[in-house]
Amino acid sequence: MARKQGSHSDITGPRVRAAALRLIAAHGCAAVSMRQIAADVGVQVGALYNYTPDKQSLLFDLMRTHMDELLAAWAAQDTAGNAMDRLERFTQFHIRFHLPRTDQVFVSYMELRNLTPDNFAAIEALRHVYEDALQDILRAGEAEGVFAMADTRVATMALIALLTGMNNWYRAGGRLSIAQIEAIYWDMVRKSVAA
Amino acid sequence: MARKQGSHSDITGPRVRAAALRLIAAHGCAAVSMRQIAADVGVQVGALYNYTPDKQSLLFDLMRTHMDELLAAWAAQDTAGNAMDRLERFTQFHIRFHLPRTDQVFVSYMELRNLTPDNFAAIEALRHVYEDALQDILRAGEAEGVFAMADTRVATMALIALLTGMNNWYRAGGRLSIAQIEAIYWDMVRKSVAA
DNA sequence: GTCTATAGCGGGATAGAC
DNA sequence: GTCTATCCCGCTATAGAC
Repeated sequence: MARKQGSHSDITGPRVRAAALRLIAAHGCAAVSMRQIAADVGVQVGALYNYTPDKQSLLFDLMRTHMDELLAAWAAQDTAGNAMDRLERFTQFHIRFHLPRTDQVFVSYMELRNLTPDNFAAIEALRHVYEDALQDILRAGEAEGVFAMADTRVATMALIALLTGMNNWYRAGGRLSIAQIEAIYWDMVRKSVAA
Repeated sequence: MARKQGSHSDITGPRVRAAALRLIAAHGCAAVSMRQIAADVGVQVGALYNYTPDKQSLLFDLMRTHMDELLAAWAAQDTAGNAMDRLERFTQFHIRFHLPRTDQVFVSYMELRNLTPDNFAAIEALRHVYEDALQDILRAGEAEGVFAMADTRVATMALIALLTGMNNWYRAGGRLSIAQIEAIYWDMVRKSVAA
């Protein structure tokens, strides 16, 4: 795969990000060298710097892209309706979006510590937008009288943790289909906030 | 705090582990140098190697100690009884044990990637013992007819993720007391697996 | 048990040729 | 756009003095 010379800018950029994502998810940002990323792509280390000014920017780019895609996908999915239906849609959306993105989820959570303060604040702001989307649904359900929680904010965090936890055990090709996983989690989510 | 000479072995050992735990939780194992740990303790880097053969062993020691303490504490807490009572005790225990150990929880989860294969297997085995303790309670509740889950194994993982998620937002001195947090989570746990 | 000093290595990032 | 070569730095771990 290694090339000696030549220009391949249109494909190298995405390959750099893909390699960085996979390696950082596997070993952690601080444990992965730019040389390793370059070797995985099949270029020399100097070539990476055509695509990122430094390692920090590369990490931040991966995390911001993930959050942007998450929020855009949810914005396209959320619609009006009663709170129960919206919560079911959120549950299904969260599972379908995150299940095929184990590396992105892992990196976006585990590497927050390695962001500069400014970059950290930017990612946290995007994360809060997503949390607020769920919290709005829960509050609407309380108003409708279909949900009852001892604390809505804690319930929001708890549900996201519950759902995202599936990335700890899910492996593609396992005994459960995506539809089964959705059904299992929806049963728990629905009951946990039931009035 | 820095000392020039002298012997302080009885207190330096715990201080090394405490500094390593705090710094690794804050920045990640790969991002923390032995020099930083030594500086935090107030010794020179060479002195650390009186307490650990290498960095990997230091990390493993932190994680194994945490898991050993967790399993010992739960073994002392679990008693016979009906499944509902046992689940409530588990929920309360999990919260009370983990809330004051944010660094340990963080490290034990985030640094699994940085363990050697043998060390990883050892920690995973201990983690499975804890998961199985909860799963036993859920199965007992199914047999009693008080719990109903679409999938008991997934429910086990989901409940642990739900509960452990509190470490993502809890800060000492916040608006909620430990008793309130226990009540909030117990309400969700109880309902989520209710028959 | 701790110190100082250092070996040996690998890291991020850059310069200039092609 | 990529390569090769390199600068400069910090890392883990060890050796030997006190």
